Amino acid sequence: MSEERSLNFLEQIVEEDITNGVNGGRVLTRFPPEPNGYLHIGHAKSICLNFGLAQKYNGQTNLRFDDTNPVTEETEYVESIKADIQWLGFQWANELYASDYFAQLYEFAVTLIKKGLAYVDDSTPSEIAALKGTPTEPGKNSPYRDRSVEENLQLFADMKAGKYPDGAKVLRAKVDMASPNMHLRDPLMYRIKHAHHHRTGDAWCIYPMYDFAHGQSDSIEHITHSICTLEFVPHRPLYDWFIEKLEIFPSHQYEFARLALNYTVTSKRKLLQLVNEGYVSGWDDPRMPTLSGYRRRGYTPSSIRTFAERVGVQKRDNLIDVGLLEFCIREELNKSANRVMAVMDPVKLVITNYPEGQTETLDAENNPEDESAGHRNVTFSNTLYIERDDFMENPPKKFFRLGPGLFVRLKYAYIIKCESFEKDAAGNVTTIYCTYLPESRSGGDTSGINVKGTIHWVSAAHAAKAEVRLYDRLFSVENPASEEGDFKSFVNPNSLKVVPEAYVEPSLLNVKAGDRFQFLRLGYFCADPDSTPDKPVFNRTVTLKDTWAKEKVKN
RNA sequence: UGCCUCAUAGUAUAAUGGUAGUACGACAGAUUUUGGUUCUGUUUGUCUUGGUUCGAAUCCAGGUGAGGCAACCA
Repeated sequence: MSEERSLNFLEQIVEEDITNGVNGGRVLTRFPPEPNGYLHIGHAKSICLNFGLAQKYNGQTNLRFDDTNPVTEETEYVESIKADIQWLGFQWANELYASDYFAQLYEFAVTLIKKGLAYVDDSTPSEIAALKGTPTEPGKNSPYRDRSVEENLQLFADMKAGKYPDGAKVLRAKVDMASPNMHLRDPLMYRIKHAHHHRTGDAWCIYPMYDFAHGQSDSIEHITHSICTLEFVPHRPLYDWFIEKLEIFPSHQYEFARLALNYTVTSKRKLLQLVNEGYVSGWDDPRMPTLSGYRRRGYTPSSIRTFAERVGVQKRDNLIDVGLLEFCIREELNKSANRVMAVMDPVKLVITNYPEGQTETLDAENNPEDESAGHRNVTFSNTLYIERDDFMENPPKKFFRLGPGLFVRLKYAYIIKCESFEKDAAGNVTTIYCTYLPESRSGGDTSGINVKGTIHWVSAAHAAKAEVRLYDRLFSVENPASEEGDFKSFVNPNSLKVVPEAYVEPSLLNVKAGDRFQFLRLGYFCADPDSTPDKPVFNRTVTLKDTWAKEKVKN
């Protein structure tokens, strides 16, 4: 008995279409990125939607690059986009390019000219803008609007043949300059750009605009449900107009609200600025909301898919709490990530009644949530490193860690009692002296003592060194895009803290990039490609939930 | 002072004329050799004013608020 999950509005539309036999029940969607940047979390929602919808209704999804503007598009982006989609877990039915259709689109344009529905306009950009009117005032017809079909045909052919410089002429649809919808005021279909295209090279010097490429490409591919974001709602009448006048396959456009995440920007233009101006190390900087950034940060594809599922689909603008994304990755990694011990900010701890030079091997479970993850050995000795935060000279009431006279358990090992400590001239604690209870060993504790706290540790003589990169949100304000002023002035100066020499269990010397762990009590970490055999590098994916940190803030 | 969207707890998202529910968050407690996990409980909501109806979050009308639209970008 599976519980009935309610359908989102797009699923309802698709189910209705299937019920009504529209397109014979066939479902074909498409994901149409422009190859001018890397995919980000907002695209992930769109990908999950388009591919997910098709999967659910036995359909397919095309990957189609919307590459109609040669000056911003590059093959590097094509490759990264393909890699990211596959990493997310989806496979397209066909890899296609709007540029594959340039010849066909040209013919479509000729058809419209012949029908008297398109004309070549010699006006300058500012003249066109001036005649366009405003949202509250109708536009005026261009003086070139009534050229003959023959003249338009010749001029358009000459445009294609390269007889004119960039910007000298455009091809426009003849719709209605007085339309209340600005997009219907004789929209541009083609412009002249003597630019090298990443796929067609120099074959073309005229390129179709989005409005005359996207819908026609959908139609050529017989896309049944063309799903895009809300800003294209006013384009839909034009989308339908072209299809109607061209009498081609009637694809239909549906719009949903794009994903917005707080403390994040999701705009390719803004992300490009962060990259180009050095605010981050690249598109895959683990602080970036790009899929390549999340991947390097340690996010799993399934956690992002789960997130996309949970944020839902609607037509109202939204600002999702980035905490939900963090919940999704914690939820998954809690079940799958092996636990290890690592100390970020070490302070030395000496156990005075444990023989100097003696070691013992302790049994440690790899994952309390997964018995099949097995056990490992950790080496114990009289000199350890513990986390500086786990000791306080004058601890408050509910501090369940180490302080003068306090007991605490060393994870997988013994209960210890703090006997004394030393400080340097600057007042920093340098060494903590403890005694241990031999009968309190984990698994065979007969001491009868109950301690409230358990802390992690590494043996000083056995620990390996690792670099650890601690990330925080990239922006210090909830909605950087809506703030006054340059969004980059809200970049969080503490978004990256590097710990050059953390101490970790020696088993971590053998990690491969992408390996994920829970550093006990600290968070989830992922090995970075910068790792070397003698010095692993870890990125903090996300912290563990920390109720003690919250408690501290309250006091 | 045009056109188009949209409006349900703090944030998202259901309820499709018939008990306003779920997730995340927050708060409280239990469990715990991770202040993690898990479990239990609590809290908070239909923008507004009318109308239709036995009954309205849902349908209708007016208002208010938010977002989008005037790139040779997509």
